[in-house]
Amino acid sequence: MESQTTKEKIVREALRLFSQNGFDAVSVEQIAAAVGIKAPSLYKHYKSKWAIFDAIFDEMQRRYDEETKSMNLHLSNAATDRQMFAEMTVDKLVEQVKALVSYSLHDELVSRFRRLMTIEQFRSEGLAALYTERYVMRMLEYHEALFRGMIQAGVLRGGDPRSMAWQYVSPILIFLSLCDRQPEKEAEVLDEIEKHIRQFHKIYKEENKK
Amino acid sequence: MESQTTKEKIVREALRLFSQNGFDAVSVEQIAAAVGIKAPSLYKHYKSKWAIFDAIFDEMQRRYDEETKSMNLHLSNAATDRQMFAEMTVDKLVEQVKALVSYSLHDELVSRFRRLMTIEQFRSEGLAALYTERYVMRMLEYHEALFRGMIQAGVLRGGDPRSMAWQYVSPILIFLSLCDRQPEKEAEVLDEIEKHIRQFHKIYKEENKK
DNA sequence: GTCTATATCCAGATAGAC
DNA sequence: GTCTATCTGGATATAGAC
Repeated sequence: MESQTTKEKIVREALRLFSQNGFDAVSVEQIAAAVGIKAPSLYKHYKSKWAIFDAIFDEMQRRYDEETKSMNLHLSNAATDRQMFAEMTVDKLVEQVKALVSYSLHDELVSRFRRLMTIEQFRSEGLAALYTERYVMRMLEYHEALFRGMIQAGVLRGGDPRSMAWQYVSPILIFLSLCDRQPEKEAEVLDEIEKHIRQFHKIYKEENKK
Repeated sequence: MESQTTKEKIVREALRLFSQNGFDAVSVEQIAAAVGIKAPSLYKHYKSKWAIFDAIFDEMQRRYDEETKSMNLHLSNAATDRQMFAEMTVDKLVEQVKALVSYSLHDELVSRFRRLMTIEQFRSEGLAALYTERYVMRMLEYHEALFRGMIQAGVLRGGDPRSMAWQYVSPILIFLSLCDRQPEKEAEVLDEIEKHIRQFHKIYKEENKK
Protein backbone atom coordinates (compact mmCIF):
# COMPACT_ATOMS: atom_id res chain seq x y z
CA MET A 1 0.00 0.00 0.00
CA GLU A 2 1.67 3.18 -1.19
CA SER A 3 1.20 6.26 0.97
CA GLN A 4 -1.25 8.97 -0.02
CA THR A 5 -0.28 12.12 -1.81
CA THR A 6 -1.31 15.43 -0.25
CA LYS A 7 -3.94 15.82 -2.93
CA GLU A 8 -5.48 12.48 -1.95
CA LYS A 9 -5.27 13.32 1.74
CA ILE A 10 -7.20 16.53 1.12
CA VAL A 11 -10.07 14.64 -0.50
CA ARG A 12 -10.08 12.08 2.26
CA GLU A 13 -10.09 14.56 5.13
CA ALA A 14 -12.57 16.85 3.41
CA LEU A 15 -14.98 13.94 3.00
CA ARG A 16 -14.55 13.04 6.66
CA LEU A 17 -15.36 16.59 7.76
CA PHE A 18 -18.13 17.28 5.23
CA SER A 19 -19.91 14.07 6.23
CA GLN A 20 -20.38 15.34 9.79
CA ASN A 21 -22.32 18.57 9.30
CA GLY A 22 -22.21 19.29 5.60
CA PHE A 23 -20.22 21.40 3.19
CA ASP A 24 -21.04 24.82 4.68
CA ALA A 25 -20.10 23.90 8.22
CA VAL A 26 -16.51 23.06 7.32
CA SER A 27 -13.85 25.70 6.66
CA VAL A 28 -10.87 25.28 4.36
CA GLU A 29 -8.71 25.93 7.35
CA GLN A 30 -10.18 22.89 9.12
CA ILE A 31 -9.49 20.72 6.10
CA ALA A 32 -5.95 22.01 5.82
CA ALA A 33 -5.32 21.46 9.53
CA ALA A 34 -6.57 17.86 9.24
CA VAL A 35 -4.15 17.29 6.38
CA GLY A 36 -1.32 18.94 8.28
CA ILE A 37 -0.78 22.04 6.18
CA LYS A 38 -1.97 25.66 6.21
CA ALA A 39 -5.04 26.77 4.34
CA PRO A 40 -3.27 28.72 1.57
CA SER A 41 -1.17 25.68 0.67
CA LEU A 42 -4.33 23.81 -0.10
CA TYR A 43 -5.01 26.14 -3.01
CA LYS A 44 -1.96 24.76 -4.82
CA HIS A 45 -3.88 21.46 -5.09
CA TYR A 46 -7.45 22.66 -5.64
CA LYS A 47 -8.50 26.00 -6.95
CA SER A 48 -11.47 26.40 -4.58
CA LYS A 49 -13.42 24.76 -1.79
CA TRP A 50 -16.03 23.64 -4.30
CA ALA A 51 -13.31 22.01 -6.40
CA ILE A 52 -12.58 19.76 -3.42
CA PHE A 53 -16.25 18.88 -3.19
CA ASP A 54 -16.25 18.01 -6.89
CA ALA A 55 -13.11 15.92 -6.51
CA ILE A 56 -14.84 13.83 -3.83
CA PHE A 57 -17.63 13.12 -6.27
CA ASP A 58 -15.26 12.27 -9.11
CA GLU A 59 -13.43 9.77 -6.93
CA MET A 60 -16.65 8.15 -5.66
CA GLN A 61 -18.08 8.02 -9.18
CA ARG A 62 -15.01 6.07 -10.27
CA ARG A 63 -15.56 3.50 -7.52
CA TYR A 64 -19.28 3.33 -8.22
CA ASP A 65 -18.72 2.56 -11.90
CA GLU A 66 -16.36 -0.27 -10.98
CA GLU A 67 -18.85 -1.81 -8.55
CA THR A 68 -21.72 -1.52 -10.99
CA LYS A 69 -19.67 -3.26 -13.63
CA SER A 70 -18.97 -6.24 -11.39
CA MET A 71 -22.59 -6.38 -10.19
CA ASN A 72 -23.89 -6.50 -13.74
CA LEU A 73 -21.33 -9.17 -14.53
CA HIS A 74 -22.50 -11.19 -11.55
CA LEU A 75 -26.16 -11.01 -12.52
CA SER A 76 -25.68 -11.73 -16.20
CA ASN A 77 -23.52 -14.72 -15.32
CA ALA A 78 -26.29 -15.91 -13.03
CA ALA A 79 -28.87 -15.45 -15.75
CA THR A 80 -27.11 -17.98 -17.95
CA ASP A 81 -26.56 -20.29 -14.99
CA ARG A 82 -29.96 -21.23 -13.60
CA GLN A 83 -28.25 -23.40 -11.02
CA MET A 84 -27.01 -20.30 -9.16
CA PHE A 85 -30.57 -19.04 -8.64
CA ALA A 86 -31.76 -22.48 -7.57
CA GLU A 87 -29.07 -22.63 -4.90
CA MET A 88 -29.98 -19.22 -3.44
CA THR A 89 -31.17 -20.30 -0.01
CA VAL A 90 -32.30 -18.10 2.85
CA ASP A 91 -28.93 -18.57 4.53
CA LYS A 92 -27.20 -17.30 1.41
CA LEU A 93 -29.49 -14.25 1.39
CA VAL A 94 -28.74 -13.54 5.04
CA GLU A 95 -25.04 -13.92 4.41
CA GLN A 96 -25.23 -11.65 1.36
CA VAL A 97 -27.07 -8.91 3.26
CA LYS A 98 -24.77 -9.09 6.25
CA ALA A 99 -21.76 -8.70 3.95
CA LEU A 100 -23.37 -5.79 2.13
CA VAL A 101 -24.50 -4.00 5.29
CA SER A 102 -21.23 -4.54 7.05
CA TYR A 103 -19.30 -3.19 4.08
CA SER A 104 -21.64 -0.23 3.68
CA LEU A 105 -21.47 0.70 7.34
CA HIS A 106 -17.79 0.19 8.04
CA ASP A 107 -16.05 1.12 4.82
CA GLU A 108 -14.79 4.58 5.64
CA LEU A 109 -15.32 6.14 2.24
CA VAL A 110 -18.62 4.43 1.44
CA SER A 111 -20.33 5.30 4.71
CA ARG A 112 -19.01 8.85 4.85
CA PHE A 113 -20.00 9.54 1.29
CA ARG A 114 -23.50 8.23 1.91
CA ARG A 115 -23.85 10.56 4.87
CA LEU A 116 -22.61 13.46 2.77
CA MET A 117 -25.12 12.62 0.05
CA THR A 118 -27.87 12.46 2.64
CA ILE A 119 -27.00 15.93 3.88
CA GLU A 120 -26.52 17.52 0.47
CA GLN A 121 -29.18 15.72 -1.58
CA PHE A 122 -31.50 18.74 -1.80
CA ARG A 123 -28.92 21.13 -3.19
CA SER A 124 -29.56 20.34 -6.84
CA GLU A 125 -31.64 18.08 -9.03
CA GLY A 126 -28.45 16.37 -10.10
CA LEU A 127 -27.56 15.38 -6.55
CA ALA A 128 -31.13 14.24 -5.92
CA ALA A 129 -31.10 12.00 -8.99
CA LEU A 130 -27.67 10.65 -8.06
CA TYR A 131 -28.90 9.74 -4.58
CA THR A 132 -31.95 7.90 -5.88
CA GLU A 133 -29.94 6.05 -8.49
CA ARG A 134 -27.16 4.95 -6.17
CA TYR A 135 -28.93 4.27 -2.91
CA VAL A 136 -32.37 3.11 -4.02
CA MET A 137 -32.78 2.08 -7.63
CA ARG A 138 -29.58 0.10 -8.01
CA MET A 139 -30.38 -2.14 -5.07
CA LEU A 140 -34.02 -2.39 -6.08
CA GLU A 141 -33.26 -3.40 -9.63
CA TYR A 142 -30.55 -5.85 -8.63
CA HIS A 143 -32.94 -7.71 -6.36
CA GLU A 144 -35.78 -7.50 -8.83
CA ALA A 145 -33.58 -9.38 -11.31
CA LEU A 146 -32.46 -11.79 -8.60
CA PHE A 147 -35.99 -12.64 -7.51
CA ARG A 148 -37.17 -12.97 -11.11
CA GLY A 149 -34.44 -15.56 -11.61
CA MET A 150 -35.36 -17.34 -8.39
CA ILE A 151 -39.02 -17.49 -9.41
CA GLN A 152 -38.09 -18.94 -12.79
CA ALA A 153 -35.81 -21.43 -11.08
CA GLY A 154 -38.73 -22.48 -8.87
CA VAL A 155 -37.16 -21.35 -5.59
CA LEU A 156 -39.69 -18.58 -4.89
CA ARG A 157 -43.35 -18.65 -5.60
CA GLY A 158 -44.66 -16.48 -8.40
CA GLY A 159 -45.47 -12.84 -7.82
CA ASP A 160 -44.44 -9.40 -8.95
CA PRO A 161 -40.65 -9.41 -8.56
CA ARG A 162 -40.60 -5.63 -8.33
CA SER A 163 -42.97 -5.43 -5.35
CA MET A 164 -41.04 -8.26 -3.78
CA ALA A 165 -37.82 -6.32 -4.29
CA TRP A 166 -39.34 -3.21 -2.64
CA GLN A 167 -40.41 -5.28 0.36
CA TYR A 168 -37.02 -6.93 0.63
CA VAL A 169 -34.79 -3.93 -0.03
CA SER A 170 -36.59 -1.10 1.78
CA PRO A 171 -36.12 -2.38 5.32
CA ILE A 172 -32.43 -2.81 4.57
CA LEU A 173 -32.16 0.77 3.33
CA ILE A 174 -34.01 2.04 6.40
CA PHE A 175 -31.65 0.01 8.55
CA LEU A 176 -28.61 1.56 6.88
CA SER A 177 -29.89 5.09 7.37
CA LEU A 178 -30.73 4.27 10.97
CA CYS A 179 -27.18 3.09 11.66
CA ASP A 180 -25.71 6.10 9.88
CA ARG A 181 -27.60 8.21 12.38
CA GLN A 182 -27.18 6.02 15.45
CA PRO A 183 -24.25 3.63 15.06
CA GLU A 184 -24.81 2.36 18.60
CA LYS A 185 -27.99 0.64 17.40
CA GLU A 186 -26.18 -1.58 14.90
CA ALA A 187 -26.41 -4.89 16.77
CA GLU A 188 -30.02 -4.36 17.78
CA VAL A 189 -31.29 -3.56 14.31
CA LEU A 190 -29.07 -6.11 12.59
CA ASP A 191 -31.05 -8.64 14.53
CA GLU A 192 -34.31 -7.22 13.21
CA ILE A 193 -32.94 -7.38 9.70
CA GLU A 194 -32.08 -11.06 9.94
CA LYS A 195 -35.62 -11.68 11.18
CA HIS A 196 -36.90 -9.65 8.24
CA ILE A 197 -35.03 -11.72 5.69
CA ARG A 198 -36.11 -15.01 7.23
CA GLN A 199 -39.69 -13.78 7.38
CA PHE A 200 -39.47 -12.65 3.76
CA HIS A 201 -38.12 -15.99 2.65
CA LYS A 202 -40.64 -17.96 4.69
CA ILE A 203 -43.47 -16.02 3.08
CA TYR A 204 -42.21 -16.34 -0.47
CA LYS A 205 -40.54 -19.71 -0.60
CA GLU A 206 -42.14 -22.17 -2.99
CA GLU A 207 -43.27 -24.67 -0.31
CA ASN A 208 -45.68 -22.10 1.14
CA LYS A 209 -47.57 -21.74 -2.10
CA LYS A 210 -51.26 -22.03 -1.41
CA MET B 1 -58.06 32.36 10.15
CA GLU B 2 -56.23 35.12 12.01
CA SER B 3 -53.15 36.54 10.32
CA GLN B 4 -49.66 35.60 11.49
CA THR B 5 -47.61 37.69 13.82
CA THR B 6 -44.12 38.70 12.70
CA LYS B 7 -42.71 36.20 15.17
CA GLU B 8 -44.69 33.39 13.54
CA LYS B 9 -43.75 34.57 10.05
CA ILE B 10 -40.07 34.39 10.96
CA VAL B 11 -40.38 30.76 12.02
CA ARG B 12 -42.35 29.91 8.91
CA GLU B 13 -39.95 31.58 6.46
CA ALA B 14 -36.88 30.31 8.28
CA LEU B 15 -38.19 26.76 8.02
CA ARG B 16 -38.86 27.24 4.32
CA LEU B 17 -35.32 28.47 3.71
CA PHE B 18 -33.54 26.03 6.05
CA SER B 19 -35.30 23.09 4.41
CA GLN B 20 -33.68 23.87 1.07
CA ASN B 21 -29.97 23.71 1.84
CA GLY B 22 -29.72 23.59 5.61
CA PHE B 23 -29.12 25.96 8.48
CA ASP B 24 -25.67 27.16 7.46
CA ALA B 25 -26.63 28.06 3.92
CA VAL B 26 -29.24 30.59 5.01
CA SER B 27 -28.35 34.06 6.30
CA VAL B 28 -30.36 36.04 8.82
CA GLU B 29 -30.72 38.70 6.16
CA GLN B 30 -32.42 36.21 3.81
CA ILE B 31 -34.90 35.26 6.51
CA ALA B 32 -35.60 38.89 7.32
CA ALA B 33 -36.07 39.74 3.63
CA ALA B 34 -38.54 36.86 3.24
CA VAL B 35 -40.52 38.21 6.20
CA GLY B 36 -40.35 41.75 4.84
CA ILE B 37 -38.16 43.39 7.46
CA LYS B 38 -34.46 44.16 7.88
CA ALA B 39 -32.10 41.79 9.62
CA PRO B 40 -31.58 43.83 12.83
CA SER B 41 -35.36 43.99 13.40
CA LEU B 42 -35.41 40.26 13.57
CA TYR B 43 -33.33 40.34 16.74
CA LYS B 44 -36.22 42.00 18.56
CA HIS B 45 -38.09 38.69 18.16
CA TYR B 46 -35.29 36.13 18.54
CA LYS B 47 -31.99 36.68 20.25
CA SER B 48 -29.94 34.70 17.70
CA LYS B 49 -30.13 32.65 14.52
CA TRP B 50 -29.99 29.48 16.59
CA ALA B 51 -32.93 30.67 18.65
CA ILE B 52 -34.99 30.69 15.44
CA PHE B 53 -33.86 27.13 14.74
CA ASP B 54 -34.91 26.12 18.25
CA ALA B 55 -38.27 27.85 17.85
CA ILE B 56 -38.95 25.76 14.75
CA PHE B 57 -38.34 22.64 16.80
CA ASP B 58 -40.52 23.79 19.68
CA GLU B 59 -43.41 24.48 17.33
CA MET B 60 -43.06 21.14 15.55
CA GLN B 61 -42.73 19.31 18.86
CA ARG B 62 -46.06 20.80 19.91
CA ARG B 63 -47.76 19.49 16.77
CA TYR B 64 -46.06 16.12 17.11
CA ASP B 65 -47.32 15.67 20.66
CA GLU B 66 -50.87 16.44 19.54
CA GLU B 67 -50.71 13.93 16.69
CA THR B 68 -49.20 11.23 18.88
CA LYS B 69 -51.97 11.73 21.41
CA SER B 70 -54.69 11.21 18.79
CA MET B 71 -52.86 8.22 17.29
CA ASN B 72 -52.62 6.51 20.65
CA LEU B 73 -56.26 7.28 21.27
CA HIS B 74 -57.15 5.73 17.93
CA LEU B 75 -55.22 2.54 18.59
CA SER B 76 -56.39 2.03 22.16
CA ASN B 77 -59.98 2.54 21.03
CA ALA B 78 -59.40 -0.07 18.36
CA ALA B 79 -57.94 -2.48 20.90
CA THR B 80 -61.20 -2.54 22.82
CA ASP B 81 -63.17 -2.74 19.59
CA ARG B 82 -62.15 -5.90 17.81
CA GLN B 83 -64.63 -5.12 15.08
CA MET B 84 -62.45 -2.26 13.83
CA PHE B 85 -59.53 -4.60 13.19
CA ALA B 86 -61.78 -7.16 11.55
CA GLU B 87 -63.04 -4.56 9.09
CA MET B 88 -59.53 -3.43 8.09
CA THR B 89 -59.55 -4.47 4.44
CA VAL B 90 -56.87 -3.93 1.84
CA ASP B 91 -58.82 -1.02 0.41
CA LYS B 92 -58.86 0.64 3.80
CA LEU B 93 -55.10 0.15 4.11
CA VAL B 94 -54.57 1.69 0.68
CA GLU B 95 -56.82 4.59 1.56
CA GLN B 96 -55.04 5.09 4.88
CA VAL B 97 -51.60 5.14 3.27
CA LYS B 98 -52.68 7.47 0.49
CA ALA B 99 -54.06 9.91 3.05
CA LEU B 100 -50.90 9.69 5.15
CA VAL B 101 -48.52 10.06 2.22
CA SER B 102 -50.50 12.88 0.68
CA TYR B 103 -50.57 14.75 3.97
CA SER B 104 -46.89 14.15 4.63
CA LEU B 105 -45.87 15.30 1.17
CA HIS B 106 -48.11 18.30 0.72
CA ASP B 107 -48.48 19.78 4.17
CA GLU B 108 -46.08 22.67 4.03
CA LEU B 109 -44.76 22.48 7.56
CA VAL B 110 -44.62 18.71 7.78
CA SER B 111 -42.73 18.17 4.54
CA ARG B 112 -40.33 21.06 5.07
CA PHE B 113 -39.56 20.00 8.60
CA ARG B 114 -38.86 16.45 7.47
CA ARG B 115 -36.42 17.76 4.88
CA LEU B 116 -34.75 19.94 7.49
CA MET B 117 -34.42 16.95 9.81
CA THR B 118 -32.94 14.91 7.00
CA ILE B 119 -30.30 17.57 6.38
CA GLU B 120 -29.47 18.25 10.02
CA GLN B 121 -29.86 14.77 11.54
CA PHE B 122 -26.10 14.22 12.02
CA ARG B 123 -25.50 17.41 13.97
CA SER B 124 -26.15 15.92 17.39
CA GLU B 125 -27.22 12.69 19.03
CA GLY B 126 -30.40 14.41 20.11
CA LEU B 127 -31.39 15.23 16.54
CA ALA B 128 -30.50 11.72 15.43
CA ALA B 129 -32.69 10.17 18.13
CA LEU B 130 -35.52 12.57 17.29
CA TYR B 131 -35.37 11.60 13.63
CA THR B 132 -35.49 7.88 14.38
CA GLU B 133 -38.33 8.28 16.84
CA ARG B 134 -40.49 10.48 14.62
CA TYR B 135 -39.89 9.12 11.16
CA VAL B 136 -39.21 5.45 11.79
CA MET B 137 -40.21 4.04 15.16
CA ARG B 138 -43.57 5.75 15.52
CA MET B 139 -44.83 4.42 12.22
CA LEU B 140 -43.29 1.01 12.84
CA GLU B 141 -44.83 0.64 16.26
CA TYR B 142 -48.22 1.91 15.16
CA HIS B 143 -48.42 -0.72 12.43
CA GLU B 144 -47.00 -3.41 14.64
CA ALA B 145 -49.94 -2.84 16.99
CA LEU B 146 -52.34 -2.64 14.05
CA PHE B 147 -51.17 -5.93 12.56
CA ARG B 148 -51.17 -7.65 15.94
CA GLY B 149 -54.81 -6.66 16.29
CA MET B 150 -55.61 -7.85 12.78
CA ILE B 151 -53.96 -11.20 13.44
CA GLN B 152 -55.96 -11.64 16.63
CA ALA B 153 -59.11 -10.64 14.77
CA GLY B 154 -58.34 -13.32 12.20
CA VAL B 155 -57.88 -10.92 9.28
CA LEU B 156 -54.18 -11.63 8.78
CA ARG B 157 -52.44 -14.93 9.13
CA GLY B 158 -50.15 -15.41 12.09
CA GLY B 159 -46.57 -14.22 11.97
CA ASP B 160 -44.24 -11.81 13.71
CA PRO B 161 -46.14 -8.50 13.67
CA ARG B 162 -42.92 -6.55 13.99
CA SER B 163 -41.27 -8.03 10.90
CA MET B 164 -44.54 -7.54 9.09
CA ALA B 165 -44.55 -3.91 10.16
CA TRP B 166 -40.99 -3.43 8.87
CA GLN B 167 -41.98 -4.92 5.52
CA TYR B 168 -45.06 -2.78 5.30
CA VAL B 169 -43.68 0.50 6.59
CA SER B 170 -40.18 0.64 5.08
CA PRO B 171 -41.23 0.93 1.43
CA ILE B 172 -43.53 3.79 2.42
CA LEU B 173 -40.70 5.59 4.20
CA ILE B 174 -38.41 5.08 1.22
CA PHE B 175 -41.14 6.41 -1.01
CA LEU B 176 -41.52 9.54 1.12
CA SER B 177 -37.81 10.27 1.07
CA LEU B 178 -37.78 9.68 -2.67
CA CYS B 179 -40.53 12.24 -3.21
CA ASP B 180 -38.86 14.73 -0.87
CA ARG B 181 -35.87 14.53 -3.19
CA GLN B 182 -37.69 14.26 -6.50
CA PRO B 183 -41.28 15.53 -6.23
CA GLU B 184 -41.76 14.95 -9.95
CA LYS B 185 -41.71 11.21 -9.30
CA GLU B 186 -44.76 11.28 -7.03
CA ALA B 187 -47.31 9.75 -9.41
CA GLU B 188 -44.94 7.07 -10.61
CA VAL B 189 -43.91 5.88 -7.18
CA LEU B 190 -47.38 6.24 -5.67
CA ASP B 191 -48.36 3.59 -8.15
CA GLU B 192 -45.62 1.29 -6.90
CA ILE B 193 -46.75 1.86 -3.36
CA GLU B 194 -50.31 0.82 -4.06
CA LYS B 195 -48.94 -2.33 -5.69
CA HIS B 196 -46.79 -2.87 -2.61
CA ILE B 197 -49.76 -2.69 -0.23
CA ARG B 198 -51.89 -5.00 -2.33
CA GLN B 199 -49.01 -7.45 -2.61
CA PHE B 200 -48.46 -7.24 1.15
CA HIS B 201 -52.11 -7.90 1.86
CA LYS B 202 -52.33 -10.71 -0.66
CA ILE B 203 -49.39 -12.42 0.98
CA TYR B 204 -50.62 -12.04 4.53
CA LYS B 205 -54.37 -12.27 4.30
CA GLU B 206 -55.88 -15.21 6.13
CA GLU B 207 -57.22 -17.02 3.03
CA ASN B 208 -53.66 -17.58 1.77
CA LYS B 209 -52.66 -19.53 4.83
CA LYS B 210 -51.06 -22.76 3.73
C1' DG C 1 4.59 23.15 -2.31
C1' DT C 2 4.80 25.31 1.84
C1' DC C 3 4.71 29.32 4.42
C1' DT C 4 3.28 34.45 6.31
C1' DA C 5 0.84 38.38 5.38
C1' DT C 6 -3.02 40.29 3.61
C1' DA C 7 -6.99 41.50 0.65
C1' DT C 8 -11.80 41.17 0.39
C1' DC C 9 -16.07 40.04 1.66
C1' DC C 10 -19.95 38.88 4.24
C1' DA C 11 -21.91 36.85 8.20
C1' DG C 12 -24.11 37.41 12.92
C1' DA C 13 -25.04 40.65 16.11
C1' DT C 14 -25.39 45.42 18.63
C1' DA C 15 -26.28 50.63 19.30
C1' DG C 16 -29.23 53.96 19.27
C1' DA C 17 -32.50 57.15 16.64
C1' DC C 18 -37.37 57.27 15.49
C1' DG D 1 -40.74 47.24 16.38
C1' DT D 2 -38.50 49.10 12.69
C1' DC D 3 -34.83 51.39 10.79
C1' DT D 4 -29.54 52.96 9.54
C1' DA D 5 -25.01 52.66 10.84
C1' DT D 6 -21.61 49.99 12.70
C1' DC D 7 -18.76 46.51 15.16
C1' DT D 8 -16.42 42.24 15.08
C1' DG D 9 -15.10 37.90 13.67
C1' DG D 10 -14.25 34.52 10.47
C1' DA D 11 -14.50 32.94 5.84
C1' DT D 12 -12.49 32.24 0.94
C1' DA D 13 -8.93 33.33 -1.64
C1' DT D 14 -4.47 35.76 -3.38
C1' DA D 15 0.48 37.66 -3.31
C1' DG D 16 4.80 36.76 -2.97
C1' DA D 17 8.95 35.06 -0.19
C1' DC D 18 11.45 30.72 0.59
